[in-house]
Amino acid sequence: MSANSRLTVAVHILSWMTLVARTRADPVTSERIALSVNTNPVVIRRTLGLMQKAGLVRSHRGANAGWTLARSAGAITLREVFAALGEGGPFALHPSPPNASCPVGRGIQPVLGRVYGALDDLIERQLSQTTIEQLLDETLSGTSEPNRP
Amino acid sequence: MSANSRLTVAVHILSWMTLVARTRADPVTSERIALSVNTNPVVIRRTLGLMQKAGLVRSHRGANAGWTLARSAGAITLREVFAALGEGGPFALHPSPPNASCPVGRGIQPVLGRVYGALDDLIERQLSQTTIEQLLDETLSGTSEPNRP
DNA sequence: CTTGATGTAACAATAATAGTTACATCAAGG
DNA sequence: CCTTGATGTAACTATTATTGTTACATCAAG
Repeated sequence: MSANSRLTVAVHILSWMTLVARTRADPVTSERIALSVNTNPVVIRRTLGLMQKAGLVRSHRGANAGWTLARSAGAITLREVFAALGEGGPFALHPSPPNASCPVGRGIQPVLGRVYGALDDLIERQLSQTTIEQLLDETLSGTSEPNRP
Repeated sequence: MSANSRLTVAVHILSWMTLVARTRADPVTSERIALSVNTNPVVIRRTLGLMQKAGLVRSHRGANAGWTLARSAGAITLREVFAALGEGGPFALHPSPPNASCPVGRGIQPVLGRVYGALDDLIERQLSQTTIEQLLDETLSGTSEPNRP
């Protein structure tokens, strides 16, 4: 599909910040995060900027600058992370509008729009089942256990 | 997201073929389908080729050539159409592998893989709820005037 | 005032998407 | 057997999305 890796990167960022925050409360820099994610710090800052607008993280400037979580990791669901990125759903309608003088071309878009909307709802509902904290704990345990108590 | 329109085009193709088949059993050409979808016939043939491999449609060559449904539209779900296109899920893992010397970088991919896998299952389950026939009937009920297909 | 990091803009490289041209291939029907 | 019209694909283009990169103004603590 058209899959991009932005949710992956965003979740990785928050998970790493959570892990670090368990031993130190200091802000972490985009450069250090980038070392774990293995990408450029600007990519990290772009994503952090979106998550800051969504109220998930805070930036700090001046000396000892960097980023901190705005909430506990147990209170951040993947749904909120996904929403912070401002992405649309996985399916698009026609690249150029279909033929309006055909009953199918005229009527199919609203119908497909509803189908795709239901899918988006479903995706959001599923993403809301997992928090960053759960995901980090699973990551650290290295086991294959399913999530959710 | 990088949403593409292939499922939309595929569903449009099958819906249009179903509508036409209600009055004539003859094969329809990619060129005629392209007029309704408003794109190039080759785009239509590419998608039809994938759906033929999946057993959803049949191609006919020689004189009076074209395409026909391989099954009744009530027996084709959106899930099968989607599967025929051979697309992956909406979310990708890291573009370049994360830092393996970090606990998060080392462990997050399998965990995210399971999260994304659960989403793919959910999407498939939802798509399996709708048939081409249902979708066409909804499409036609939304349009008022009958017109040439 | 120095310092180190944020916040953005601008650009580059790569890949995906959709559209297009061209043509060999096929099979029905004259 | 030859004409015909459409399939089936390869190859190419144009456009856009994605990711990565460079550069630099801005900020606030010390």
